[in-house]
Amino acid sequence: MNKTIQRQTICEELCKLTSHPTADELYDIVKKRMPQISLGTVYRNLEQLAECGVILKLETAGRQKRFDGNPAPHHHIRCKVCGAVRDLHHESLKELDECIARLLPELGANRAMIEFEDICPECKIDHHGNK
Amino acid sequence: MNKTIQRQTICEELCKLTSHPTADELYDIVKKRMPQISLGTVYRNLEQLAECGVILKLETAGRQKRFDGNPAPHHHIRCKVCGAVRDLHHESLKELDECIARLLPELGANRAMIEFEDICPECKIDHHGNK
DNA sequence: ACAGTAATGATTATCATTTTCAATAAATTT
DNA sequence: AAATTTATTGAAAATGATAATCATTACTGT
Repeated sequence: MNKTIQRQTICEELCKLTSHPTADELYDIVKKRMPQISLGTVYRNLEQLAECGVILKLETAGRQKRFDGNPAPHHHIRCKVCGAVRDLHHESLKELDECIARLLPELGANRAMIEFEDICPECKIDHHGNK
Repeated sequence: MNKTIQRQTICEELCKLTSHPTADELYDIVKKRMPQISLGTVYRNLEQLAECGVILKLETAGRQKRFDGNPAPHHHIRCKVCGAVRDLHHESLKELDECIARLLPELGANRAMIEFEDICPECKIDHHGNK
């Protein structure tokens, strides 16, 4: 994998964010620094970076894919209204990880994908009047 | 929700299967009984039937959606090569369900989606020589 | 600096799904 | 049962996210 300015920039901008942007959201951000970059390049690079484990691809729940600059395994929660994804940091999740680790060999599975779902604070407000 | 022959047929054919077909797979099957049915009708009805809980919509993992005629909550495992989905029936999964039930309120989440992943027997064979 | 490989930007293609809309069918009212 | 209202259909086109193409440009190792 060659070093290119666009790959570097995409990676940098993603790592600045904790918002788990979609490819097109990140495209808009990167365009501010590189107005000539193309959407295809962003897709390609996100795919490659995820492939080699530098970033995380979040592709659950029949929605647009999102990307996470933090490749360390951790859990996510997605708002079922707006689709936004947030990181989960909670002691009790260790229990879950252990449970799954035990389960995988029993099921003959390679891995498990888990995604928690809620309605995020912003969307809850919008539901009750505002909008 | 009105009673229509197409809705009835779609539902019946889905319930005959344990293969969790995609909308277009089920379309091909239903077309044998109703050659004039349109793909849009299949999509629409699957969506509605899932909405009101008669069937299950499986929309994880950035792939085509699949549908399950059995609406009772149960776990699935998806082949990462061909995308086929099978039901999981395993005692130890109870433990997982309990763990998640405990976790949800702690996380302020409404629900969790879990999907196990493997390479199915058919695809394993294909990998080693054949095809 | 050069040859070979990989990546880019721009565009077009793909694929699953959704929407549109006039025609038809089901349900409800009279 | 006829009339009216409402929902659903088939066929087609539209959408939206992503992937593929391809000529041009940028890296990389020698």
